[in-house]
Amino acid sequence: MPQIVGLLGERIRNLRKENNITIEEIAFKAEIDAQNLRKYELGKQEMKVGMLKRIATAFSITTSELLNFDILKENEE
Amino acid sequence: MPQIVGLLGERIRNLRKENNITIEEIAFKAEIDAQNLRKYELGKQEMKVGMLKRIATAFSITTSELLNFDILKENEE
DNA sequence: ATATAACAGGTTGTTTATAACCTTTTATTC
DNA sequence: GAATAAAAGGTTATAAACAACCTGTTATAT
Repeated sequence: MPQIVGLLGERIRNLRKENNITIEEIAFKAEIDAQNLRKYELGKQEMKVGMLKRIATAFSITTSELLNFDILKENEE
Repeated sequence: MPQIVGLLGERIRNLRKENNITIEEIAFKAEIDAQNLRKYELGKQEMKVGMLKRIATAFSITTSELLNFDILKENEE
């Protein structure tokens, strides 16, 4: 599982906690399955970009902002 | 196919043209299949976020920058 | 201590991404 | 016009995303 999957999961969970909402609630807003959203947060399932967009929209942010944790690494392995 | 797939495809193609490289070349750098990259550019296949990261890295940018075309829409249908 | 809410772990059928193959078409170079 | 490069269109076996189901665990409220 690519590293970015876990980092994105943490980002989504942090956003959710900051907004004081449950997995069920944000999954409903994003019109996605709550069980899958849980797996995304835990880094246990990789999502497609369509899902990325829906989750970002549910948080009222862009996909770019949702991925703002991403950085360029020197000397990529 | 979600709208963002087509927009992302255009973004990738524009980046590639700006850098004056072929589909084969950037696919090699990203360590992905050239045929699949072509489909992404044409908006004919939806990619996972792991692929997004690899493509962004191949262009020496972050995934956030790769998705900077994304905007928040008012009154989402 | 009990009940409920929220979260976590696991599974399954269907659809689709991925790696990889091939042929055809278009663009570029000479 | 011919040869080559680049792009486009199509296909397939395998793995995994997705929707959805279920049971178990932890946190919270009373």
